[in-house]
Amino acid sequence: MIRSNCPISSALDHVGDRWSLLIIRDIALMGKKSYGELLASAEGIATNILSSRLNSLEASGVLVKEKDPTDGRRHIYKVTQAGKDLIPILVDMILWSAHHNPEGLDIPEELVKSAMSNRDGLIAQLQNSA
Amino acid sequence: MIRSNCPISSALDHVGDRWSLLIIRDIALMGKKSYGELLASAEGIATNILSSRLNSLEASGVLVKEKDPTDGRRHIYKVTQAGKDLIPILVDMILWSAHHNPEGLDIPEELVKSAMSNRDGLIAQLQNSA
DNA sequence: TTTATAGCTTGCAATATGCAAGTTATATTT
DNA sequence: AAATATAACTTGCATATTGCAAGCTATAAA
Repeated sequence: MIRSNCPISSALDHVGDRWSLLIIRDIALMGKKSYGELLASAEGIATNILSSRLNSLEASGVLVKEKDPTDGRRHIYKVTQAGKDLIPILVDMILWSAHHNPEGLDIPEELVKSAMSNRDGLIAQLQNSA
Repeated sequence: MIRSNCPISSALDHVGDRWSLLIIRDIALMGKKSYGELLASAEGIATNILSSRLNSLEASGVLVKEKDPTDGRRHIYKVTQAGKDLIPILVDMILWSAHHNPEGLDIPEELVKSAMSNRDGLIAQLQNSA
């Protein structure tokens, strides 16, 4: 599964598919916690793919799965520090889309302004609330 | 092909597969210019996938294809400004791998230091030489 | 004018994804 | 306690994407 010893290639081996970073977005930025909430994302991930990605992201160490103490059926997914450290990539993607493909997208203007004027502060804020 | 109007999802619709960002890396950071040079990357992309990705990246506006004036058989691929603006994502991936999965990877230490102490300067430098 | 090189395209097998249905464990309602 | 509902999966199968090998076309070099 490892393709080379390039750090970019390695990062892509962990999160370089069409779904992993959307799952990280939903947990780290959107505050989602459970399988059911993740399943309800606007992009419409299939159940088997969600299950498969949650397992591989856990194996990669970017998220952890815990039992929900208030409901034994439910699990709680949390990003680890490695998961929070993917947030800069997500912020860069928001900025890239805002600059180069903004048509038809929902991009909070204040988020873009904040990212451009004080990127480090925004990232720290997002990482602390994740 | 568009999955939602989230800017992160949109960016992933353009470059969120296992190969596109490696092609951008090779052109923007490694100085590769031709199909043959790209084909020779350490990750071993297949010819049909390389061809398909070059077309979709051109359609996305992150690179352009020109005829090589010195050899009529050869084409020259260049990143556009939109392509150069993906470099921050690549730098973030290098940093993420350096922090969380450095084992067995080839990561120039000075690059990591530079990215940590003066990220904006490093990115500007990489974008200017791309 | 033959041979080599660059950049593809095509065919087919292998792998990954998407959708629907089924399964298990726990919780809630009656 | 029994029946129903919910959460989180797993499985089977159809479709789509990828990987590999071979072939093709245009240009260049010998």
